[in-house]
Amino acid sequence: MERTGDVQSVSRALDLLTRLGSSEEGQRLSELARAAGLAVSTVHRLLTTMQQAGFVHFDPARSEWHVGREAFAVGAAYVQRRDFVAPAMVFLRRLRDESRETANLGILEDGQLVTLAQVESREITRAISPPGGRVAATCSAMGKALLATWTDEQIAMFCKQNGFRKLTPNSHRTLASLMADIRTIRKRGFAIDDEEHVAGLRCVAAVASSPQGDAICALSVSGLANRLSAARASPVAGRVVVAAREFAQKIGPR
Amino acid sequence: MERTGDVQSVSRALDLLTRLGSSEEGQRLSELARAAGLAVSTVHRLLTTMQQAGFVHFDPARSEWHVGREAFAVGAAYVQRRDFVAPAMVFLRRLRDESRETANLGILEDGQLVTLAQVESREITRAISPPGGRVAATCSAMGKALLATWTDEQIAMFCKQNGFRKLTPNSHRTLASLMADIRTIRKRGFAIDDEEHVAGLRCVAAVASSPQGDAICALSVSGLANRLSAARASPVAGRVVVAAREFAQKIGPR
DNA sequence: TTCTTCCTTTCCGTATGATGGAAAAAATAT
DNA sequence: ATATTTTTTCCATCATACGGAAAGGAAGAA
Repeated sequence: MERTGDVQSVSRALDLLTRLGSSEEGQRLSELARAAGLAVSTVHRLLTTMQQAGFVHFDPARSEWHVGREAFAVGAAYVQRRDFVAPAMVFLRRLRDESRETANLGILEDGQLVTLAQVESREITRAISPPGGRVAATCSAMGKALLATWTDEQIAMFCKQNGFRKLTPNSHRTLASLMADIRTIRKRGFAIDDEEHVAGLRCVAAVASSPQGDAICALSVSGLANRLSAARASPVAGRVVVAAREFAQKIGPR
Repeated sequence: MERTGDVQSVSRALDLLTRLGSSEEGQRLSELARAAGLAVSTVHRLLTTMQQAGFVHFDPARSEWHVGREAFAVGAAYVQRRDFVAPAMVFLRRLRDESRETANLGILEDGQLVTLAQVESREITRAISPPGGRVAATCSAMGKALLATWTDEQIAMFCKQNGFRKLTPNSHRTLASLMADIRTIRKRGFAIDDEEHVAGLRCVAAVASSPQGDAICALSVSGLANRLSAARASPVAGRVVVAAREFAQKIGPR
């Protein structure tokens, strides 16, 4: 534990919640305690407290703990606040059907790209960045597309503060290389993540802007690089650009 | 505070999270403290702790606190665990379009009906029971439809334990009246909530069952009673029954 | 400007309440 | 039936969460 002004029990409880949320299966008490490095009695007390509040749920039959109803209800508020998510779904679905790949919607929050919604490919794939997931903006097609709407000074400032995450050999690692990419993005109207986030994964993205010109969010299509080849990327990008423009028109005049 | 074995700070933190989740707007620190009945310094410490974990987010420009990204990510896990939610959406949408009313999907959890997904009517209406919301099973069409798949003994036991919530004058208040309703539901294959949950609201529901015959979830259509009249309820119910059956077939053979 | 007022953030001494070990109870395996 | 593992309860200790108070900011009025 660091010497922060944090409330220990709350940090621990949220850590448990996150662990429950990131594993598909339910978790047993003792596993959880071992994984979190806490005493079983402590974990038990924290879990039952969260159970009272409905944030976790205990399945007595299997004696497993799950994420609870209230966590879902609270989390839903995060998306409901962004009233563009619901109307975007139809465009994401169309992109998925046109490309047979996974379609995503994301925004920048605190310099990271957060995936807000996703319509998964029907082919076999696990979601790399599930809803709620986040990535360094410079390693993401949606992130770069949104950054490209900023001024050069803002981008430079941002990079100075956040640096560059080198998630793969292809990730940008200098401001110069990023800015060259940004200029291309501005010129052609869409961004490409060419295995810059995860090796083997390619992604094309375009932003949807309000009539006033403010970027609202980004739409993207992502897929395995050998399926979403460099050759296929361009036509798919065209689809993404069109979808983003139509979506922007739909939500523009409200 | 009661004399439970609860962890005070965690209960308080989750209470704050819930408050943030249930108000559309962001909340200021001092409002939150006043509403929760806690000292500002305490609330501030709890919020910054949750901020570290990404569960709440602070907007410095407006100095307002919001539900954070991680809460969304964890909540999403709740739905992802129920892998029938995504494939149900297309059926909910169809029901909405056929009926021009709101379509819902729900399950029973701990004896309460939890709404997991919803496709809202395009007419002006606010959702009475939003996703994540819960209702006493005996006051809900989906709840009664799911209860009807239980044995009479199980239902009697359930009612003995949970009693009857009398939310409106029409709510069931005796086992006899509920069981009469249950028998009708089993016979005709769908349930009706005739202003038993909220006055002025009618709802028709049917269950979707696995090939093994286990009830998985319920689908429903809900609307204002004067629009979803008694006369209209029957044909709409037919649609719901068909949608539930087709949905069950779709998810059955995986 | 300078003086309000209101709100946020930090600090600190106190005693509350969270902690983990251990024992009891329950479930599961042998 | 016995052994083993896991869950739940209890309790004495002291770490830590608490709230009052003061400092630090922001926004407006005079």
